Amino acid sequence: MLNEREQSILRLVVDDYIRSAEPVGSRTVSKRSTMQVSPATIRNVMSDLEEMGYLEQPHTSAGRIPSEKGYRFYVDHLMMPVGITRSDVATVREIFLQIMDQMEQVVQQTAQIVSSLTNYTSIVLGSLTETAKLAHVDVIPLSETSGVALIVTDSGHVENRVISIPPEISPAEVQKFARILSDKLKGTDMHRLKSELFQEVQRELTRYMDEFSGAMQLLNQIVKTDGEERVYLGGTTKILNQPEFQTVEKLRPVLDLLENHDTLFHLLSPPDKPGVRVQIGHENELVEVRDCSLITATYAIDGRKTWTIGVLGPTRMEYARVIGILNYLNEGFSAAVSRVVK
Amino acid sequence: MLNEREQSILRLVVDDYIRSAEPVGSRTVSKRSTMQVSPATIRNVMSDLEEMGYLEQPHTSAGRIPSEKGYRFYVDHLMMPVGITRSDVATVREIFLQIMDQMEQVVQQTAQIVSSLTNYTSIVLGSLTETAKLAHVDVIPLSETSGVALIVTDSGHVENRVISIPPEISPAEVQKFARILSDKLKGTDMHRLKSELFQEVQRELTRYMDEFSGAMQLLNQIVKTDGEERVYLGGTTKILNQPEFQTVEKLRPVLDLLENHDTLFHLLSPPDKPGVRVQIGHENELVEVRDCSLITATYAIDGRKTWTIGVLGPTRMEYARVIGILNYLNEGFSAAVSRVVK
DNA sequence: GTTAGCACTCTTATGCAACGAGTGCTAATT
DNA sequence: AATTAGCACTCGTTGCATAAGAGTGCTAAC
Repeated sequence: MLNEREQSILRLVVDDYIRSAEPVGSRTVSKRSTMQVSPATIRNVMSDLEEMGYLEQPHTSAGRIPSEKGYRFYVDHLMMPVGITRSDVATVREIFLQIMDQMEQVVQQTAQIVSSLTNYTSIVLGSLTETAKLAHVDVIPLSETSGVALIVTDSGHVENRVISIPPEISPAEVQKFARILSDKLKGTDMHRLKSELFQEVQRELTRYMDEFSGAMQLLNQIVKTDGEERVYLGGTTKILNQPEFQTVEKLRPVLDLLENHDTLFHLLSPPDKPGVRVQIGHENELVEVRDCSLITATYAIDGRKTWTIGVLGPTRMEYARVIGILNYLNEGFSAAVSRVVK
Repeated sequence: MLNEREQSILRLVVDDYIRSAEPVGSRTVSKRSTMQVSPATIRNVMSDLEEMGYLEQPHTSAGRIPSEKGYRFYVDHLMMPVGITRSDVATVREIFLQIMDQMEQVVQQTAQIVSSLTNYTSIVLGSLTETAKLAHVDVIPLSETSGVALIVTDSGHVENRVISIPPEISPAEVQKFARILSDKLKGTDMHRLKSELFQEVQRELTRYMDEFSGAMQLLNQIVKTDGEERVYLGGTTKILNQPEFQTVEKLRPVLDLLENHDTLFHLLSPPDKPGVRVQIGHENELVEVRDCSLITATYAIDGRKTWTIGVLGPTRMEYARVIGILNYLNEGFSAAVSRVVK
């Protein structure tokens, strides 16, 4: 374990490097430190810290930079989540106070807010139908052979898709079918719906309308509406501000990743328990983000839905500040979401 | 006007520069040309072309590169839209042949296809409700004070939003109200709906249910669902492959632009008449894309909806190839869309 | 245990020369 | 009159050596 002075110096190095993105030398630390110690002493300590793996040297005569282990120690023991500033509060208030009358808008807006507060790229993932219940099923006929199938959940989420109607079924019958389905299934958990729907509904189906051979196919189409989870991005180009991403080779993997929503989804999804999680460099399995750190906060709202907000930046990231913001945001976010949901 | 040889040489320069991204020298042109002329002759002609503004010199002793005027002449007179290859056709077929059962998927997929065929960033804009007609209005109650308002157009597009229901109105009454609205307004043009709805519906409203003071407010909320136009992107990171965008300063304006969907929408929207339009460098008013060219193709489908596909690349763009692809795509795209709509 | 001093290392910046690609001009050729 | 060969000239690029600067590691002194 690190002693007092070692911790203090490690903290100074990490802070300074986060600010400047330049290797930190012993003289700088000596000047910044409140303890009155000479650069030479600092050098000895820094040498120890390097030996223990908390610091690294880009080359023999440069200053030190934090290793991933160093960042990890900093995040776990040294930093204090920074409270957000008065103006940050104002920004959040302002945006959340607008009536956001649609779930999607809340999520999208949140991505923007987080990105503009942190100056990093943000990724917001809403598990839209995780534990939502079915509220309504309907089919709106458009022509003799097509219609729009609608599934509304009790959280206000709507899924729709154009379906083709088998020629042996009339649009009116389809609507009747939808109505029965709606009454029967109202209140069912969405994920239960997906898993158990087939046996159950098939039985009902044959009871009410055994003449519809093509109906199962239709039903199948409706349920394929699988409450896809969506990923929202904010501030994609913030990464361009970071000195470590000034070359295209560094940039490409990150930008490619941001374009691939499936991978992003996978990246953000795991955490079961709510709270803030910090992944530094290689702690994340994705090679694309080996030079990045990812801070994710997962919020449970109403104890039912979970939301995950991710902030992606260089390993040299303002951990304290970002975590402070994510902590604060929890409140405003929950309020906005439950206002919409309720 | 340029004579035969000048045109031929201009074409060679543009072709070669598009391929190599390097200034083209007289010797190169001489070798590539079918005419048997010496580099010196070529130099004279290139010098003339430069004087006329079709070519430029980055510095005194480099080869020539096309000016925007040069690209313009090339696009207007010299190039032949390149037919797409057998494998391109296969790609398009394969993707369009999958059942794309939702409008949005068609558009999104198209963006991907265009980008992967052209190797440039693509922007697809669907004027979703341009001339669509209202097919159905509904309100699904979620609780005593909230519900989901749905508007379905005859093209199968669905708009939804969570609305709050005034306390003096019961959910059942809201549904009744929605049903009346739906019957009354079915078949109305969406844009007419927006502009004329208020006078007309207000009259109906008071006739059927003058007790609802808060109903207008509700209606207002529903109609605010304004069939927003969406922009879809494909291959955002393709721009990273271009040698002229290897520095962050060059990259930033373009990536920023791609993130700003409103501006993108504005960028693509103008053309009234269908067909392919080429904007080279400063021909576009947006400073962000002063180093880019934009090729847009606008398709009218069923004579009702219009779609715009844009391809964004460096001014040194494979105009002939991209235009060829966009021409071909028109067919597959129209077919896929009308299959969904019908 | 701490500090001062100094040699050493490594990176970055700078200047300079050599090189090469390509032009422009002139004179010769067709 | 148009074309071409030849040649001097320009300008950017590359390679290399040198200088400067930042920072370390080590030793000896405090």
